[in-house]
Amino acid sequence: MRVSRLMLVTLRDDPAEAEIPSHKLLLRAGYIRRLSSGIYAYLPLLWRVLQKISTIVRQEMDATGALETLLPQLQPADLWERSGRWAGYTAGEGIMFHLTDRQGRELGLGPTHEEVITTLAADLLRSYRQLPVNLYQIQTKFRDEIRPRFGLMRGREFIMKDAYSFHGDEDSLKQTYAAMDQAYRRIFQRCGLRTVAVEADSGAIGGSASQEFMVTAEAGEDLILASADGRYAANQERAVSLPPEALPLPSEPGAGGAGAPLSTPGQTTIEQLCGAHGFEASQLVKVLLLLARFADGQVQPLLISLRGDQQLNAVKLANAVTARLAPTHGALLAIDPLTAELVRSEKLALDLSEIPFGYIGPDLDDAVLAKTPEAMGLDLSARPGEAPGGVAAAHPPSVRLARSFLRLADTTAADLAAFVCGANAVDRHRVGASWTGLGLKPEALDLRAAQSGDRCLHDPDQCLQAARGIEVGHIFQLGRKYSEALEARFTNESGVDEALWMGCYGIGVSRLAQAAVEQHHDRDGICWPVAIAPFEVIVVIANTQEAAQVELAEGLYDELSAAGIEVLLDDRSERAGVKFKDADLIGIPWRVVVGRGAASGQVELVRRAGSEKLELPASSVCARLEIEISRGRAGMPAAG
RNA sequence: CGGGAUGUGGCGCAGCUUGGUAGCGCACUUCGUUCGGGACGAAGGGGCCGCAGGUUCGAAUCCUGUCAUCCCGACCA
Repeated sequence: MRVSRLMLVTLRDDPAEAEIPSHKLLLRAGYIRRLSSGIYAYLPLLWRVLQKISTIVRQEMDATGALETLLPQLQPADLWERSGRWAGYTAGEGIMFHLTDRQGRELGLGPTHEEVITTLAADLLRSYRQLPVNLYQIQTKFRDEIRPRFGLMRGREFIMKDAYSFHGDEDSLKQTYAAMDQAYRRIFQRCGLRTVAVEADSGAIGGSASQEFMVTAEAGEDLILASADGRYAANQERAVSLPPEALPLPSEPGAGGAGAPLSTPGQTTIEQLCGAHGFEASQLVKVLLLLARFADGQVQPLLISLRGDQQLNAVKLANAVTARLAPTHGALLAIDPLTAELVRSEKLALDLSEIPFGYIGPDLDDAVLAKTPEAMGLDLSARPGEAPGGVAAAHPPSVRLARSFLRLADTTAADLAAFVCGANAVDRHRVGASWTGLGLKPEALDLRAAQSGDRCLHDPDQCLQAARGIEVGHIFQLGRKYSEALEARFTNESGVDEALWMGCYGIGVSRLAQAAVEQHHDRDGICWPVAIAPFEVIVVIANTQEAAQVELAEGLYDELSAAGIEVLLDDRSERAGVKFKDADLIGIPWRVVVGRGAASGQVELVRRAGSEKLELPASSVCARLEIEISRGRAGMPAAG
């Protein structure tokens, strides 16, 4: 391909819309254009990159015996209602674009394909003899992200490889899961990426075991916690660790353990309490009041106790709440802090004015939830779930507010023998309280956020270290959640029907391309790994007015092309400097400069990712590059 | 959705405070000189100043509304 025919438009200045290096570079180098927030055109150069990534993904998936397929993107709502995900994916902060067809039927634009594939499996898979099966596709996904960001990193339309496996038993699922783990490692290695595999939360997809593959980069949206010995790595959402030891209170719980009263005027924060009375944060129990909302309209107040020095992990909390209440109330839609503003916006019959925020203890009486705001003159006839204008939403849930707290305590708080906590009265705390003394038997579970510096569970001598990562792949063991909901069953060896075991495996193809740029760039531009570069070599004619240069370069271009090397010829009548700058910016791994030495058959070979330049006869360039590029295509670093 | 910022030729920006008929750099076109790290000179083309309404003799500039984009949180490949 000739650069003069490439529609190459490069920019000198960073576009104002881009924040992180990879986004700026993809825009500047002419790889992408934004059409709307989170919606991008993949220009010809990027399309070549995406095709190369796809090819690697296909080769590695096919090698495991997976079958490529292509599934519908328009998906009927009833499919999602059967799996129980329609409400969660469309209402509230749901991410599914949805629409109504001319018959009045609702459809969703596929954000993921569990429902479709499971329906197909239910139709096609009847016998254990057909199992296991692993189906995959590479196609555009649609997600109405709450906040699209950073170009291709979080788009509303993006390219994904998703795979779904079906099994007769859990062992078979685990085997395929392990095979996918290995395939993913090969895929990322071949793409030239440094990745780390981390334990992950399985989120809205559901299921048990799950692992994410992170491209380590400063701009990553995820926080990774890993031990130095490499034996433990997890997304912070999921990470577990040993908490720092609590400092025991000097005085053991007093009679009854209800705690001695302490006057704490205006001291509503941990810092203020510790500052005023010399406590350690680990001697305190802090209480968070939250509100969980469910698909069926249930609104459940939560009372969460944490040790004063610990932070809440919202994902762990959401999982705990889902496990307890989703079976009766459907999908958990949101958990928000219980504030007057929320009560107002949700039009809840709740009066918070009696709750002593800043002085709450774990034993806060459920009676505070009984107060209705009649005195406040609120109009309670209006219900959430109705669209503005009085038009009823498709499935208006009638809001029901639970009048007692779901009380959960993090283990670090539950383990305290004696602690300081709020006295449920303004300007009052209590010292030396105990759980039994307060008449509570809290449900203790892990709700705390692991932090950098925490000791590891597998080896207390190891500490967790933090790094940022871009999630490019995620594999899950789904179990039988979807097959049971959608009745995907098969007949086993004993002639008995049972639900299929499932796994699912995703790679963000377009995100991977940008992550590669994030990891491989310098101040002059992109430095693509050879395996996914849009072209492998660029031949630059330093001066197109010199016939000798043109002739030599054209010959080289033909020779390299004939050798199966993907080569660009910069034949533009620009000055050499412009062409060098552009070659650096677009990041072609190898550059051959045909310039002053052309008359004597000498050219210059430059590796983009390095600084070394090599003068050599044009006649030996092709052989040399064939060696280098075959290494690069395999994902190996250059020989140098 | 809440909080913050910004909308002026393709890109980056100034002009707005104190209203007076739109400007700079890059890019683009033509000519000339240059020609190995984003050249120089000359000439030229291109702008509903996001959109709508208002104030005014007069609005890019002041007021109101609205839309879009970006950043910080919930979402996730």
